Amino acid sequence: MDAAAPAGPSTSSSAGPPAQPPPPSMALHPAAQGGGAGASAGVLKSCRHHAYSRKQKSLGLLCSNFVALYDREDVEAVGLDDAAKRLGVERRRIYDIVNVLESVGILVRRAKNRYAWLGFAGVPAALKELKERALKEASGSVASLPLEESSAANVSDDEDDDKLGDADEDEDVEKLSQSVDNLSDKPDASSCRLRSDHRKEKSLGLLTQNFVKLFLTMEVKTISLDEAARLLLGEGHAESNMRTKVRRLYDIANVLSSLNLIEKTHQADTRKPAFRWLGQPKRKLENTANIALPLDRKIIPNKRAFGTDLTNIDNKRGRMDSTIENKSKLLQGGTNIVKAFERQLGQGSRSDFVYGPFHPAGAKKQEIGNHTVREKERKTIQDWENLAVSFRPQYQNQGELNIPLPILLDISYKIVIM
DNA sequence: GCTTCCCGCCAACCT
DNA sequence: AGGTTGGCGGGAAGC
Repeated sequence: MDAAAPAGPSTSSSAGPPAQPPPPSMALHPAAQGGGAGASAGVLKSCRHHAYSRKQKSLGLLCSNFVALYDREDVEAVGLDDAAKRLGVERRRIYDIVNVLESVGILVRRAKNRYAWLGFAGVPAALKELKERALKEASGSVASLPLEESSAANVSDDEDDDKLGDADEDEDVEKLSQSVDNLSDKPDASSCRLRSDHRKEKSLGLLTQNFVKLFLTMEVKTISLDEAARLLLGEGHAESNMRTKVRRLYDIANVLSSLNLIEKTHQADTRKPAFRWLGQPKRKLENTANIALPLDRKIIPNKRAFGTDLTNIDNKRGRMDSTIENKSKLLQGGTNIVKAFERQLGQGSRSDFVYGPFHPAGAKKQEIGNHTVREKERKTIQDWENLAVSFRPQYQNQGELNIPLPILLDISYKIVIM
C-alpha cells in the first residue's frame, strides 16, 4: 500500500525525493475520496506545481489532525488503515504518531492494525508510571547508565505475565515497557527474544518514553535534542549514531509538542532550540493567555508552525535557562534523579500534568488498564475543559481533513470563540 | 551552511 | 508466503 510511492521505481532514497510527491495530507480532499489514497495519485500529481511545503506535512501537524479526528467521546478504537486514509497519509507516518501516542498513554495497541483510544485521560497514569519506573531505575544499580540501556535492564513492577500471542484484552499501557523491561540480565535468555528486544530498544516508542523520563527526572526544565541524545545514548556514541538519534528525537518532539506536553523554546545564549516540559497548570495558564490572541494577531513562531508549536512566543514564560546551567544540571542529573523524583512525586503528584489542547473527551474513560483515575484528577480534568475553550489548537489544513463535519464544527467553534 | 525532519526503502516481525 | 511494523539515513526544505 503505502500508496504514493510507485510511479517510478524510485530506486532508493539515494535518488532523493524525486519530483515532489504530492503532499497527501494537503491534497487529499475530504469526503470526496474516501476512496483511498492510491487511487488519487494521478489527480494529485497534477498539483505538483504547487510549492511543496514541509510544514504542511509535519508529524506535529499530522498528530494534531490525528487527535482532532479521534479525540471524541464516542471513539474507542482506531484503525491504522482508517487513520491513514482519512488523514491522507501513508501508513508509515501513522506508525510514527501512534507509537509516540502510545508511549504517553493516549493509545493502547489492541491488535494488529488496531488501537484503543484512551485519549488524554490516559496521559497522567502513563506519565506516573513512567516516573515510577524511572525512579526504580534510579534507585537501582542502573542509575548511571544511559537511559536507553538502563530501561532495558530494569524490571517493571508487576510484569512477566508475559504474553505474546494471547489476549488482546489486557496488554495495556504497560505492554511496551514490559516487552522491553523483561530483557533483564539473563544473558541469553533466548536469542530470539534478545533480537526482538534489540529492535524494541531502538523503537520510537521506547525512545519517547526515555525522552519523557528525562524531563520527569532531571531538574532542568528544558533540554536540547543534542543533550537528550547524548544522555540517552551515553558516551562513546558514533557520530552517525548520534545524528540518527537526534533525527528521531525531532520526530518525537514534534509530536509531543503538538500534544502540548512540551514546547519548543530557545536556550538563552545559543541559537539552539530546546524543549521545555509543560508540567504545571500554572504555566499552562500563561500559555492560554498567550494563545488567546485573535487569530490574525497571533505571533507566529518564526519557525515551523506545526501543531501547537508556541516556540518563540514565550520567552517570558519561564526563567531563562542558560545552557551552561542546564549542562551542569544535566550532569548532576544522574545523582539527583532520586531526589528530584521524590520531590516531584511528593508535590501533589500528577495533578500538575497538562494535557494537550483538546478537552479530554476521554475524561469519562476513567479506567486505564487497572489504574483508576482519582477524583482529584477528574476535577483537574474538568478545569482543563474550561481551559480548552480558550486553548485553541492551531490546525493548519483542517480543510483538507477528512474529519466528520461535527468535529470540524466543534473545532471551528473553538476557534471562533477566540 | 547548518538545522530540521519528510520520505520511503527494506528488514524484522508477525500471522 | 504475504502482510505489518518500524528502523534508518538520504537529502531537500527552511532558516
